[in-house]
Amino acid sequence: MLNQIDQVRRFNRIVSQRAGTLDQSYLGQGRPLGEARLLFEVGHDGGNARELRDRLGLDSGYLSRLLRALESQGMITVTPSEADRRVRDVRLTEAGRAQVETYDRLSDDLASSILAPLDERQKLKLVEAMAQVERLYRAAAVTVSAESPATVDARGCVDLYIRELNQRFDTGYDPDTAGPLDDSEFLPPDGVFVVARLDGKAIGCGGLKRLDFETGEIKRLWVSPEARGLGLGRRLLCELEGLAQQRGMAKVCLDTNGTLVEAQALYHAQGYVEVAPYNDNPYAQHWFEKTV
Amino acid sequence: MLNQIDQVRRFNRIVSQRAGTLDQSYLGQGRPLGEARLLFEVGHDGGNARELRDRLGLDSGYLSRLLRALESQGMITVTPSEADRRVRDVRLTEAGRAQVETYDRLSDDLASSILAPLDERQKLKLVEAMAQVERLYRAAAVTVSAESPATVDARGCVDLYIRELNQRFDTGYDPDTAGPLDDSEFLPPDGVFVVARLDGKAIGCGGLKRLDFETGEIKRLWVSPEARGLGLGRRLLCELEGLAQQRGMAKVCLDTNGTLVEAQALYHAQGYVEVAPYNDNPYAQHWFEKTV
DNA sequence: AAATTTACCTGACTAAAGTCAGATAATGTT
DNA sequence: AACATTATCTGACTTTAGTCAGGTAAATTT
Repeated sequence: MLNQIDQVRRFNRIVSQRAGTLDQSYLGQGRPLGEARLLFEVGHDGGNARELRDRLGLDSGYLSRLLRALESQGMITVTPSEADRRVRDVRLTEAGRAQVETYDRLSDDLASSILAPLDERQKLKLVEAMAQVERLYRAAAVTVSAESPATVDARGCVDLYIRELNQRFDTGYDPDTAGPLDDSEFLPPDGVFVVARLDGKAIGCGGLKRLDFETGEIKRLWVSPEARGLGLGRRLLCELEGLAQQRGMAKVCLDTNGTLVEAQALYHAQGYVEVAPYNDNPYAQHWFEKTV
Repeated sequence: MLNQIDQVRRFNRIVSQRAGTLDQSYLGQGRPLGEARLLFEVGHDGGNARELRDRLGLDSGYLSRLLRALESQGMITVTPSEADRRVRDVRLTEAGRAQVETYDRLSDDLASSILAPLDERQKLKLVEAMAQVERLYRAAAVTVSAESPATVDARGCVDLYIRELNQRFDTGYDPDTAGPLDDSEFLPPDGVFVVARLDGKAIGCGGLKRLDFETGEIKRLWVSPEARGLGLGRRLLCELEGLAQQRGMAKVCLDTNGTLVEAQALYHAQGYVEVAPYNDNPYAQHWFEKTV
């Protein structure tokens, strides 16, 4: 364990040395880092002052000044928004676009300079390892928290979940047939609903409801397609099992459709065993159970 | 190729976001980042003012002030060096050591916080990928340059090379028996000597000398044990082949001892074919040749 | 219509970071 | 011994980054 931490620290150190080089090549462009970062941000995701302020975490006064500096340099235009004339839309000028392209080229050059001394096999390996680190950093940045199934994010997840089932099931999927959509099942003290988020965006969910004194049922376990492969399904499942245990439940059960093969693989891997049907959900073809 | 560069850029972006977190946790310690970085550097690799200045890339006046600030806080002592009373040795005080330990703990915490949300398999994978990235970053940071075989670094490499042969050969190794140690063979225009460096330290070498009009011979190809596994042997070999080509040589040859199995594997992989003995080197058991 | 909130701007700050032109003392070179 | 070089220090800057307390105008709520 200590070795792992040491490795992470060494990694952080070496990698931020390199990242420092990047910053310095920005600075070399005769523009302070703050301005350069703002310009870069405007160039890539655009938006209004408010959004930029949030994304970069800047003080409103500071941002205002930076915007005016870039405006007087002819890099951006700042105009009141059509929809709400309090908010200011920020757009690149032609010159600004050229500048952002220069930054992009610098960034490319830095990337190339890292790859250049390596032979083909090494390049492939490095890029593969980088992708792996990136993926797992993303996985580590996911937060899972309990909240009401009625929040906007929770509803959004459930909607996407239903839409996906409808696409994947041979018969389509009508939530009403499966039983009444009753959010209150997932409310404390007996139930709970968890939402997974990455950078503030909801990317997965799961609900636990009480079937009887010693049994919980897990439902609506879903991970957004863009977040798959991060081990998030497993994490949500474990989280819900833990919450079931907290509620004094001795076992949890769940049902699933035959088309959801990856879900069934997950249940098996996590120690669930197939049991006889415990409900008459018309969409269910397999029923699982696990002692927690 | 473009995809590789994009991956490197995405990696840089995500990883430096994380590194930013590290900086901020330093800042939280009531000490400006510059001072904190300096203190950290003194704590881990110590040294005199000059070395610190080089490592951190600071202006001499700026460093001087930082040192005095830390001195007045009782974190470090700054004393003239015994050897050269112009240079100032910098050492941690007891309080300084405690402070550095606090930073270390923060750094550990950050590393843990990255690992914490992951399951065991993911942790292993992440640490493995980090080690891979680190290794290949080191490989990419190696520079290879031609220089006289008489420089301190070149001689140092050759000495280590000879010592290693002496250890590994069943018969031991006496350089004089193998032929006179004549540096001038490796001097332009006919010959050349290259030294590989990582962070300024010589970690490998190789020499090319002319045997006849169309033939070069590669000798003293060596990679420091600490730098093995970075593909450096291959890189040095390719470099020397290129230099042979520049000198109008049509082929290069080399000899080797049977105990150097990894060297022979390298020669085979790089397209060398075994040929009849072209010299009477008593230590040589295999002779190779390659058209360049 | 009045009160409140929101989005941004302005002026007046401070601290940190970094630069530059000498000055000083020890060391090396001729 | 004279001169040049090196390692560091000092004072006098500038720039960058960031904060804070109001202010204005548009939009929203009551």
